[in-house]
Amino acid sequence: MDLATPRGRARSENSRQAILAAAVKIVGTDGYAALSIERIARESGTGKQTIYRWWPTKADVVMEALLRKVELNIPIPDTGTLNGDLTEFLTTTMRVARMPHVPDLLRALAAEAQFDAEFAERFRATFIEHRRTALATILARYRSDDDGGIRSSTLLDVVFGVIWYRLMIRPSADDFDTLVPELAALVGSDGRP
Amino acid sequence: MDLATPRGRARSENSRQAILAAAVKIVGTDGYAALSIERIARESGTGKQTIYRWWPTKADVVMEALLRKVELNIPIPDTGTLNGDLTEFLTTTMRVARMPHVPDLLRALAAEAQFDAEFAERFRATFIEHRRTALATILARYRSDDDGGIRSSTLLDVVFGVIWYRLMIRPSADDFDTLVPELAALVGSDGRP
Amino acid sequence: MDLATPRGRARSENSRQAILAAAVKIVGTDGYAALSIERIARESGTGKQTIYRWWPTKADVVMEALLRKVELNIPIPDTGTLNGDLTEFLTTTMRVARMPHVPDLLRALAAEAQFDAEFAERFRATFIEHRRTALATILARYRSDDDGGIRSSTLLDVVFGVIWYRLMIRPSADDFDTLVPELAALVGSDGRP
Amino acid sequence: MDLATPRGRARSENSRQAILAAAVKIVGTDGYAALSIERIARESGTGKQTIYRWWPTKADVVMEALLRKVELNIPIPDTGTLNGDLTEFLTTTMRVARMPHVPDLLRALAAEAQFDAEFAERFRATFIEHRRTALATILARYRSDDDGGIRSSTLLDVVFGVIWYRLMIRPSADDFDTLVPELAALVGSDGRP
DNA sequence: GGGTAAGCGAGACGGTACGTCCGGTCTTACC
DNA sequence: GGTAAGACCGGACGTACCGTCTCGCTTACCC
Repeated sequence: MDLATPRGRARSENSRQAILAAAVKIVGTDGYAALSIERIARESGTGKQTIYRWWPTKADVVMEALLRKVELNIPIPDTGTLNGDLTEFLTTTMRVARMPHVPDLLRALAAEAQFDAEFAERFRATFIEHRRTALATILARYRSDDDGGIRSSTLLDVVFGVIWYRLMIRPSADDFDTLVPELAALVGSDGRP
Repeated sequence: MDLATPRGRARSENSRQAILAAAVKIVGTDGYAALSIERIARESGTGKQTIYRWWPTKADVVMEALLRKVELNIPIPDTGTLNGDLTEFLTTTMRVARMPHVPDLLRALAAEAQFDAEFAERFRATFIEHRRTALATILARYRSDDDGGIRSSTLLDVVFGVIWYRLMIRPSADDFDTLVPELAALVGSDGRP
Repeated sequence: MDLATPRGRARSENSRQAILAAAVKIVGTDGYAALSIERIARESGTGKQTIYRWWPTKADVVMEALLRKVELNIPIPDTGTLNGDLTEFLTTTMRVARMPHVPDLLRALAAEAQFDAEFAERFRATFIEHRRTALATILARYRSDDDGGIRSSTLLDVVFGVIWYRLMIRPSADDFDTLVPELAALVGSDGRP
Repeated sequence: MDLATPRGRARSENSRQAILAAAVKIVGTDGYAALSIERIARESGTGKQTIYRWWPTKADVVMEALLRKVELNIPIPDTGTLNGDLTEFLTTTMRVARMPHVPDLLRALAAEAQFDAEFAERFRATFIEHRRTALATILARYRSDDDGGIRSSTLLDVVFGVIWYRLMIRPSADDFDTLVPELAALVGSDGRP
């Protein structure tokens, strides 16, 4: 079964790139608050309509730009121990989350999601659930769902909660790296003897 | 020692109330995204200048409105056990955080803080550090700073991280209440036998 | 030789007409002092930006509206005598200047020109010099430049001065029509035997 | 019969002077368009209410300031000839009208009068009719009311019309001084042999 | 290779909100 | 009761963007 062949002029890959590049540049230079569709069009040399044709909101433009920078299909580690898997998972996560521009883009997208429920859904489906599922898989290998009275889903919230908290609520001087063994210890030995 | 006598007409308490009420009403009805200084002025029957005179941004208006609803000066519990103190602290926190409108207002303020660094500072100083200090006081009673390899500051981030995560990133069907004993267990017995 | 092809959506003739009509209506109803760009936009059903895009000030809107009412390209009379030409010129001038709304619009524009030097220049170039040149042409046919010690340019100032004076400074009960033979006599026989 | 002694604090002559001085300074520096009651109050160190208490509009403030500069009670010349009287009257008029700041203030007041009918009445009564009556007195000595088919009132309009025209409509490079003999000739020998 | 359908840059459109200025009024404490 | 100070409601300013629309052009597939 083949889909209908598209008719008319094909989408311009040039414009797509230019739009994503302009969005990243604007956010990097002046911050997400300075981002507007109008300015993306201006600085990318495209028309506003072209942007509206392919992305519903400026946040979606930024999200696509971010997706080009980070690779979501990270293999799930399997070292044989919970602590080992956790450490590897968290190390990888931290490395990605601290790439240039990435923390700012993540913060902006999460903030935008507070104002736009439809974007929030796309944001969650694209970013949040993906990594969450990976960590859930790891946990399921070593613990039952409410080992020690703590559900695995709560542990997932703990892990990602700390990370997002330090991104959005309380940018901390504390080194992100020391967080890895701490979280591994906390989650890897949750109140058990 | 006397302060300078105020000169000119006094600030109108009527207008203040009307502005805060209108802001809450708009956010409650149409969401924070629909909030604008212009609309607050229109619906409160005041002039824009009156708003700008007393609040630097619309987020500050909302923050003051929120402060009227929630009482930040909650006494720090002292039950004699870490688990008891934690349970009481968390129960109180959850109760406040789940009052009508409060979660939405908190989400909006935290989001706005991502776009406006100066507001972020005020938001943190007013909301975040206050409760954080209370919980830090509790923890300091029962544990040294890096008991079991986990710093107290990390535990604080864990506790508040989970809460903010469930507010902003992944509004969860999971009952907030079951979270209290889980967090108490996790933090109250951090990897110790 | 071809001019640059216009790009983008064409200017809306509908909006243009609506804006000019609204401006005339507001001035006619409530006077020029009640005119604002905001109100023109409101009453014409257009956006403010559309007005600002095409006219630098509200006075320019009014001037264009006035230009639609009055025809500036009036043929210069040539009856064979100075007195005849003057009479015809003045009669035509008076007729135009006394059309409905026209005196009020002229007064407002001349007043605005006192506050805005750039508009003053446009106003002069559009309205003042045009008729002045016509009358200068007539005078040049019959008199040398300082016949009887009075320069032609002074005579021009006399003729238009009286008219503007009666419009702006001293709205007079005196009939404008009796002014025509008087000015014709005064200018047509300036101190000569 | 005696008027009631005023009760309470007397009007502050200090404030009056400061207000008039500030108004002149603002108009002189930034032009009449930059004048506002608010700014007069600010720069004169007075309260807005004090200004509103004593002057109905900012134009009236300016008019009072102007009256302090120019002396309206100029004696009517009487040289024995029409031409002599005219020459002296016009010379005096021109001298006053060309004092520093005076032309600008006159233009601004005449312009404001176009927008505010009540001020227009005060402006006319104060400035216009005074000098006009003086010139009318002179003319009445030497000519009947419609000598040569030209009414004296028209001649008055001619004289003042030229002056205002050169002030407001067509600021002319032509020297004002050469205007005096020209007007004297024109008016002093109106079409008579 | 001509017809047709979409995408494209450009830019005008009706709107909404911004943050500021000023108008004219009211209120306060002082003199 | 006048005065300086200054807050109040209202309304306009000129600008920036929103999301839509309309141009004339380009590009690509189709017959």
